[in-house]
Amino acid sequence: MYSTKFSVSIHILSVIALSDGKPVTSDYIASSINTNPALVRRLMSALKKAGLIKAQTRIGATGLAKPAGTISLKSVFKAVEKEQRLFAIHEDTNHECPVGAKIGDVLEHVNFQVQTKFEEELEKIHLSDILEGLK
Amino acid sequence: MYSTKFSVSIHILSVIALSDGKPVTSDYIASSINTNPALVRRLMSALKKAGLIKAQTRIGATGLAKPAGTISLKSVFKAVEKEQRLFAIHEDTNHECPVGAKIGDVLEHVNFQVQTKFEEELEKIHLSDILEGLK
DNA sequence: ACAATTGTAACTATAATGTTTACAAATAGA
DNA sequence: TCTATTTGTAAACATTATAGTTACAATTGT
Repeated sequence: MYSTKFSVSIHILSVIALSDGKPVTSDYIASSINTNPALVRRLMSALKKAGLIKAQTRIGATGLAKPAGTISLKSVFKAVEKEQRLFAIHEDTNHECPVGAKIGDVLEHVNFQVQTKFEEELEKIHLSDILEGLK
Repeated sequence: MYSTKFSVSIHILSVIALSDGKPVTSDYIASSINTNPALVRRLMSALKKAGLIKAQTRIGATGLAKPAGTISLKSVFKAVEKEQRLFAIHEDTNHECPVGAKIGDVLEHVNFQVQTKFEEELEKIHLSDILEGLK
């Protein structure tokens, strides 16, 4: 299972989007999530580097860096989740066994197939859909 | 990311399927994976409970409980992976904030949507496909 | 210059995983 | 019936990732 980073990041983006240009601080966002400002800033930093939000010292987040309709959940996921693979694969198999020798490649292929579908699905959902759901 | 339990289970099922009726012990399977027999037995136990393999004390695994073409990777996943949700959701949000109050439901919906596709994809792949790839 | 806020590093607690040891229960085969 | 073998399961440990916290240098609007 993936961590809460992804869902917390969507929360952060939603607060920023709905503040409509008025700057919001990591403190304010943290109080909406009920968590720590430093954790919020870590994620904000990643979102900024990914070109999703604007933020400045002394002011806070001043808005999305592009329209909510163009921010896919895939781009959010890629920005903040360290482990992007769906499945871990046991690497150190016994290559003298016919199954052990080939299973790695087969599992990689399965992972790729499922993961591609997964990312395609994330690509279809945009921050604008989230905002719509929050109304 | 999901643990290696899923991929290790596929490895276990492959070894059992390819032994073609001849019993295999957890010790033998563990040597193919390069891991511990106890770990293999834990997963075998789960696979047996899920009705995917046959195993007996004093003999070992005696085969698949049904044809490889009818064992989907979804059934394997469901049998052994404890956390079946794709995303963790931060629960304790501030409900006095308009975003905090509603974001949980919205994220649940997103999770459901992506997870459904993910499981549909796993359902399409069967153990027989894995065995084909091992040839 | 000052005060506020980001951006980042370091530390702690907690939980899950992977690994290992151990042993009771079951049972095939002598 | 006895014995040796293997499952099935519990318990302990090391490692890793996450979540949460404290701290502080760097930045910058006023």
